[in-house]
Amino acid sequence: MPPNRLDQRRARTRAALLGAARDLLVSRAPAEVSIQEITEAADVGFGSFYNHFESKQALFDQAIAQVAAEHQELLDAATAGLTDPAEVLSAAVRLTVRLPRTHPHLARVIDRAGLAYLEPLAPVVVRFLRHAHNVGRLCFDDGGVALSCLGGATLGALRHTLTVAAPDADLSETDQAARQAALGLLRLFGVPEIDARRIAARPLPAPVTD
Amino acid sequence: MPPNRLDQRRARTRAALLGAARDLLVSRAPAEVSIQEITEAADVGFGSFYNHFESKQALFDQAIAQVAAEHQELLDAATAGLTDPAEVLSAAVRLTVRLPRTHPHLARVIDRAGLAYLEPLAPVVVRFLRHAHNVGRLCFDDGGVALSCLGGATLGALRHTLTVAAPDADLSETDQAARQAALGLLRLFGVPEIDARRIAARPLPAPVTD
DNA sequence: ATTATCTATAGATCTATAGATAATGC
DNA sequence: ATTATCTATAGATCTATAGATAATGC
Repeated sequence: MPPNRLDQRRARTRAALLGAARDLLVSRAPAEVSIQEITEAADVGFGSFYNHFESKQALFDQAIAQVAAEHQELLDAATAGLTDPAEVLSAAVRLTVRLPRTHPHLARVIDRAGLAYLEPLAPVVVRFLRHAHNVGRLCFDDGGVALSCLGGATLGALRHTLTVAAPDADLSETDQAARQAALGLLRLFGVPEIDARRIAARPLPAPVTD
Repeated sequence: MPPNRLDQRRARTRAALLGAARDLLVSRAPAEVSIQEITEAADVGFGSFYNHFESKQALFDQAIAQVAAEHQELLDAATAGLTDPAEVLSAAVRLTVRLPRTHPHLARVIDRAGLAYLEPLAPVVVRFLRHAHNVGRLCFDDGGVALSCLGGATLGALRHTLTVAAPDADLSETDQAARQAALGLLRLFGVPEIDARRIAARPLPAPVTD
């Protein structure tokens, strides 16, 4: 049976709560936000919260998973045309480290999620890494360690561009940092220096802004 | 004037609060711990808290800074005899990624602090990186980006060993992960493959346990 | 006399639920 | 009739402070 009006209303309320959670995560930590504040931001009755989420933690977890899914889609769309796994890796890292300039809201939520942010992305990234390893393009021993180093370094670099790069600074400063991170990570995975330099310097498809 | 009994008493109370904060951080997030719980764990009157710290946040910040200082000392002691910056980097990364096995409490607090943990360490690490760059051993462009990638990857790997490595697993599993992280980061900084492999495989001085 | 600690509590939260209201299904 | 939302509130926190108590300084 197709979704009727009740289902739609339910979905709207749920989406409003998730949207409010995402908006609040841009500037505040979950612990600093009360459920009442969330429902007010969502323009939803206080009691409705418990119709959709068991706890504040559950809401924020799902909001972050939603952000991870969007981030994933963004990377997939931008790397769809690439065949060389090293190119894919470089583009994904650069696009992510540039997020503070291209998608500042996404970037702030991701930064707030911290290393836990890697969990929802793990399955897809590990699959990619295994593939790249199998075709002999990326070199590493354990996939879990590889994911943790790649993800940790990328989130570290993202935090750097978020913190250091002044909001009115030239985009090229952020761009430069993104290229450096990509170059380093290509090296980390054993991509030969010449390839790594060439790949990390490639022009990026201009991504859509927030 | 030397510290009199009042000063000593003050210091004891302060140390008890910081110690309790560290103990609690091992298993809980700051937001989940009340000030009352902290003072009870420290065996200190509730009101005393405000004689020493302005807020719960301030206490936890200082507790984490204390942990960072201990971590720093541990690394300094273990790398004191090394002259090659690449060796120092490798040893520091390996010792840190092994912390879940050698100093589980430190490891859990560091993991909970997340990427913000890099802040207290930044000055010393950046100075080290600049030196290594000046003598031509490590290769990178911007020191801030280098620190963020190095620190992020190391914290990511630490989280990996903390999460994945079963507490009763062989130490060698954690050790293996630590070597992989060090090897990757040596490569990231442009250390030639042969050197990197040799250095990352070096025996480590057995560190003291908690 | 001075300083730090401790006890007790006021006031301000915040969460979770109960019950009423509004919207939709059939 | 059913389902989701909304309003109102009970009960359980939690923080910050005021004032009393204990320890030390001089």
